[in-house]
Amino acid sequence: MTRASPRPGITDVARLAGVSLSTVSRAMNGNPTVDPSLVERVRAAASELGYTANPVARSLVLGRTQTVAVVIPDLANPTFQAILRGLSRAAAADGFHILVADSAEDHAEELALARTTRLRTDGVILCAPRMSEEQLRALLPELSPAVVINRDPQPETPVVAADYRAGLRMLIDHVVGLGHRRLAYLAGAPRSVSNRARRDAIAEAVAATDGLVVEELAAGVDFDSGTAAADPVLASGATAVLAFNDLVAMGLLSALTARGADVPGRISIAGFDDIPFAAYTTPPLTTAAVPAAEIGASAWRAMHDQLSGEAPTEMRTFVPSLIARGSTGDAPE
Amino acid sequence: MTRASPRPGITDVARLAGVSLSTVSRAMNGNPTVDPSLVERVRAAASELGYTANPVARSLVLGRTQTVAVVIPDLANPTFQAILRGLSRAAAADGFHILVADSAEDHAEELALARTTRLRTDGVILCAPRMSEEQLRALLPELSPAVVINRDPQPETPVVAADYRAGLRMLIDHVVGLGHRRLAYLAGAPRSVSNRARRDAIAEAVAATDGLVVEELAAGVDFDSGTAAADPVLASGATAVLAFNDLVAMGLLSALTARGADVPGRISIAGFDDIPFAAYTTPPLTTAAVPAAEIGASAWRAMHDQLSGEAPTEMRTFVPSLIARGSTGDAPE
DNA sequence: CTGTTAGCGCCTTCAA
DNA sequence: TTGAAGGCGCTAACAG
Repeated sequence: MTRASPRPGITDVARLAGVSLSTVSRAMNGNPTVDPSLVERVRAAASELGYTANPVARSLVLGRTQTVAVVIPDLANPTFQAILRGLSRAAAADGFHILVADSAEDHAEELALARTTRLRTDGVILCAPRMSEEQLRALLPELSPAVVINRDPQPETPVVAADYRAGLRMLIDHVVGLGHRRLAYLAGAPRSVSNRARRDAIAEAVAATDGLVVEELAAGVDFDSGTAAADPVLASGATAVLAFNDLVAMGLLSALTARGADVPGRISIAGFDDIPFAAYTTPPLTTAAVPAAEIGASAWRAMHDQLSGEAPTEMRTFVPSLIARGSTGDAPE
Repeated sequence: MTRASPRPGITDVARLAGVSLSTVSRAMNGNPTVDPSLVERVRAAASELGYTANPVARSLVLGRTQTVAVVIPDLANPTFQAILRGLSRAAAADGFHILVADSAEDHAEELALARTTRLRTDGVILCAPRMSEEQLRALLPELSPAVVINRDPQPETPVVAADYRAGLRMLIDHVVGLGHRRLAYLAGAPRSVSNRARRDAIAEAVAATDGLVVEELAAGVDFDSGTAAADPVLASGATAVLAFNDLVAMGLLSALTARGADVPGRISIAGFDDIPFAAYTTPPLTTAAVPAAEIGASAWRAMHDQLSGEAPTEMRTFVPSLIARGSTGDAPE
């Protein structure tokens, strides 16, 4: 062994098997028009040399990479992590690879990453894209095939989403059923689709419920936004709070507890998503469970359908389920 | 527009700019040996056509993909998520892409994934590989360049790891300082390196501390393993428990609380890792903080060094820091 | 400084 | 059924 051996190529196998390289190619790809005895010889030669076709070369000639890109706003967000996990496992089961790109909540990066990663993959899945509707609409055709998670329906592009409107409505009905009439809603990204869906749910509920008042307070999407909202919440006089998501709810819960406010005695708190630790706060968090891993798997299916030339489903919606736990209770009289 | 326009190629740009394709290639790659005026013309033509070099073709000819693979045992594990995040951001900053592969704790899959993904990337980073030391040793040369996270030092391959021995030692000293002498250790994967490191710490502490007794109880690595350990822990008579990690600690805490056992009044609990929610359990969890995102970033650096032909650091160790919170308290007399 | 000519490793018509 | 030849889109000698 004087020289490092460069990985064996199809030519090496052909020589060893005593056939042409086209035969090797055909044999390795299971092309039925090859004499079984030759297939055998080729396989033997290939395994003797430890030959595996170079995927990059195949990608170039075949025009597909067996890889799809997933662009995520924040890898630290438990919900996105779960989506990625569901997605990645489903894709792996179909023999595909996943290129992850974390845009770190940067709109411009998000757009750039979608474009860049598309060049080395067969399609891109945009997870809860933060970009504007116009940008998204303009981008999607150039990305095709694409799948979008958690946005409004798009022309020509499958969208997989949780029904935030329905979920929040369940939560509202839940606290209303407990006697609450003065609620506070801790809003996330104001322009986001899911924020709008939540507002719709609120408007709907207010219209349907006598005496129901919901005050909207600006907050954010993470734990710290929740802690920062503690004082405004206390000042609002609300007896129940609908947080944008579990992270915000947990932050609020933590800050409220630190201030000695009784939850749910004095004030009830509801989150959204049902992230892994929502069940273990004190008290455990009432929330609307979003099946994040399933959404990821479903997004993969929508992508796979497109890659297979099948008609993709236009829109797949997941209705969250109400998880009533200890952080919500009867309204104080 | 009668036909879909296939992405413009380097030839199209060459024609439009009125130069040869090698000039386009050179101009686009910033090769200084090109007349500035031509560079200008090429750039103009390229942007007019919306030309971007096909990365797959470049990969084939250059022999590099600007992508590295990261193989992870479980995408649902908060620590691995944090490592991935740190890694991904650091790699992105250097213009590299990340291929993620979740082995779902399957040893065989892990090995296969490492090999497979290596073919389409420039190197692979093995995160806390579950495979045996022999398998790992045999695999690494074939993966080169590779980086390993959380394993013993390897020949020729950089390893980035948290110092579990030191971390657990701090935790033990902490509870010993609180007066505890009868401890229980909830072990994770028995053969794992980090489990062995923890045992070393225990042996060390026992040798150094009069009257210290540590009983090892088999548990696991997730939340449920913790809840399942509640009865054995109670039966052991230990006054303080060292859980394999925060997940296990939280499961135990949850189960103990459900049984009405006072924590830390009757029994103290310490976790390991300091995952995002460790601070928000009731009581908040005492733990050893592992800088997971930094470990990820450091692993990227080790990979990048190898890809740049620089001498890689053989081993980088991160010492966890003790985070004393409410789940540990004075030993009952 | 620029153009021409070979490939990178593989798949796939096209003939035989 | 098999082999020969021509690309996939780009880069890198090698001349001019």
